[in-house]
Order: sequence, then C-alpha cells, then structure tokens
Amino acid sequence: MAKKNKGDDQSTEQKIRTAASIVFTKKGYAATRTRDIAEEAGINLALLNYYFRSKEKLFELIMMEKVTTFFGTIVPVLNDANLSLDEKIVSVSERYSAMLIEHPDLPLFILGAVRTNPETFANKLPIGKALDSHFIKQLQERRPDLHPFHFLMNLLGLAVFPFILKPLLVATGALNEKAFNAKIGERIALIPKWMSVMLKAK
Amino acid sequence: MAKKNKGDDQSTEQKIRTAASIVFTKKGYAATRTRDIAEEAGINLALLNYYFRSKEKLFELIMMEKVTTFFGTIVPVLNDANLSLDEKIVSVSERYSAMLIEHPDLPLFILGAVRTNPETFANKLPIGKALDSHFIKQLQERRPDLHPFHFLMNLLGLAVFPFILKPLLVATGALNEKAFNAKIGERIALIPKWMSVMLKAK
DNA sequence: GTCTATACAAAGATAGAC
DNA sequence: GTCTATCTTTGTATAGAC
Repeated sequence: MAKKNKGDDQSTEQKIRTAASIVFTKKGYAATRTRDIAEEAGINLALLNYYFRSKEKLFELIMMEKVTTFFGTIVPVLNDANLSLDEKIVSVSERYSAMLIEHPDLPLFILGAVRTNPETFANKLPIGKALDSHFIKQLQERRPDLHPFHFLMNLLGLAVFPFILKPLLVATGALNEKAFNAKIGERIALIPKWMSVMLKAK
Repeated sequence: MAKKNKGDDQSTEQKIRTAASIVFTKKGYAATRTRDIAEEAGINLALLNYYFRSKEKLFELIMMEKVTTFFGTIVPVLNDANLSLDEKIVSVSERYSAMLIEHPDLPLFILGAVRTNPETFANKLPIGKALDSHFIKQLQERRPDLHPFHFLMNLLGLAVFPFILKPLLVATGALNEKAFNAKIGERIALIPKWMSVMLKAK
C-alpha cells in the first residue's frame, strides 16, 4: 500500500499522470492508446489500470485538472470587487497570456474534449459564475447599450485566439515558436489598449 | 462502372461523402468508425472501401473540401486590389460570419485535424498567400508601427472565436443556438467598427 | 507494487458470391 | 455495384506469478 519511491524521482502514479497529460494533449482522447501512455511514462501497461482503473477515468482526471487551470486563472479576477473595470481587463489579459504561454495547448485540449463529450461539461463549468460576475455588472454600468457577451468574446478572442491558431501557424511554417512568443509578449500590453478603445467606441 | 442512380436521390459515392463529413465533424477522425459512416449513409460497410480505399483517404478528401471552404472565403478578398482597407475589413467580417453560420464547426474540425496531423498541412495551406497579400500591404501603409500579425489575429479572433467557443457555451447551457446566432448577427456590424477604432488607436 | 502473458472486444479492410 | 462473411490488427483490460 505504502508508496516506495526509493530514491526515485517520481511516484509511478505521478509518472502516469504526467505522461497521460502529454499524450492526451498531443493526440486527443480517441487517438491515444494506453500503450502510448505507458511507454511515455516508462512503466508497464498493466500499471495504468492498476492505478486508474481505465483509460476513460484517467482522461477525466486529467481533463478536470486542465479545466481548473484554465478557468481558475480568471474567475477570481472577474469577481474581485476591489478592481476597476480597466484593472480587470489588464489583469485578465496578463494572466491569460502568462498561463497560456506555460500551457499553450490547454484551449484546444478543452475544446476538443467538449466537442466529443458535451454532456460531461453540462454542470462542471463555471460559465454561469462568469456571467453573473462583478465584471459583468461593471460592463453593464459602463455600456448599458452593448451586451456583455460581446466584451467577453472580444477579450477572450484577443487573448486566447492566437493560441488556438498556433498549431496551424507553426505547422504551416508561417511562424516559429520563438517568433510566436515574441508576438504574444507584445499583445499583453496591446490588448488592454484595444479593449479600452472598443469600450469607448459608440 | 456506370452510375445507376435509378430514381434514387443521390449517388452512393455522394451519400458516403456527406455521411463522412457529418460523422468526422462530430467525432473527429480517431473516434469515428467506418461503421458509423456506413450507417449514417445507409450503405454497406464494404462500399466505403470500394469507393475510397481507406478511412484515411476519405478523411483527407473531406478535410481538403473544408479547408477550401474556410480559406476560400477570405483569400480573394484580401488580395482584391480594388478594395480599400476598410472595405476589406467589412467584407471579411461579413463573409466569415455568413460562412460560419452555415458551417459552424468548420474551425474546430480544421484545428483538430491540424493538432493530430500537423505534417499534412505543411504545404497545403494558403497561409503564405495571406501573409503576402494586398491587405497586408495596406495595413503596413496605414500603421507601419504595428505588425500585421496583430491585426489579422484581431480580425480573425473577433470573427471566428465565438464559433470556436460555441460548443462550450451550448453544452454548458450558457446560450442556446438561437441566442447565439442573434449575437453573431449583431457582431457583423460591430466588428468593422471595433477594427476601425483599433486601427486608429495609438 | 510491478511484471509477463493473454483474454476479449472493436475496428479496418478484403474475398468472393450475387 | 452491392452484399455477406471473414481475416487481421489493434487496443483495453485482467489473471496470476514474482
């Protein structure tokens, strides 16, 4: 029962989690074989079932970790009553860029999972909270004529969309990893500016 | 050899193409079983291989159709020397919205395919053309201080991102199909406005 | 806890009759 | 061109030794 970890770096369980995250991210759920994960983790295939019972359970575990990372980055900001609207915009664009540079394929992972398993997400996502947040109230105050949907879409679109397009840009050779990150760096300062002028535009 | 089509509505080949498009779009390549396609098409499993040799060849065929639809919508506009920068922005946002309302899951389909098969896209995409277009030259003239990458990202982000998020919004019950389309309709007129103020913002 | 070996099911593809 | 039947491969999961 007790974990050994005799001078080794990582527990077997953790090795499998890490490997699963890598392979699922790269190939998606359906294209991933449990053998791929075992190989990536450098462990025996049978151990995967020993620790996680099934491929599906392992996937759900990994996915919930990712969802938490993704939304945990902004939900607290949106609900922070001490921040002005403009401060929130700056904070969200900074946090999102930082988080996405560290986890560049998070968006596609989640979107892919939603596409194949919409039911799973029905109650597990804090979308409702985002729509009822302090941020939304501030938006409605500032621009009662424009539905908050548009602002949220614009902010997320400006911040997240490049990361969604990244695999395509890199695959086609339009941009390499380094050039991409440089452009993202520029956007951190630009997005708040753009959001600001869009807020003012009548 | 000759096609029969004896009073029937569609040729078998066409039925398979249509069915494949539906199932691949819904489940992605790996999760799709050739048996699903056969069933959706109402034909025998063996006919799929008879007409298209393999699941993979069939997929590539469908994918190229989709890529053509997706990029064919804007590339001609970007290269039209008779349109001003502002006219191009209006035209692209209108065309994209119209095309995406008709094919709402095109973006996720293509992005999913890129993720699992990046090599396939290395030479088959007109990204190079977009980066060398008349549109880019106009942008550089108007705002030599800002890299065109940002404008393209912004325009695409504003127009396309909502459709990428759509499955998530619908799955979580944040928005239904009808409300979503209404919001998209509003954006057709709003996006050119936003792009315009972003172009002016220093 | 970890391994080898293997059972069992699913899925792609083809042979051959009609 | 279309069907039934079947081969083969691949992939998930488990049994049982160590």
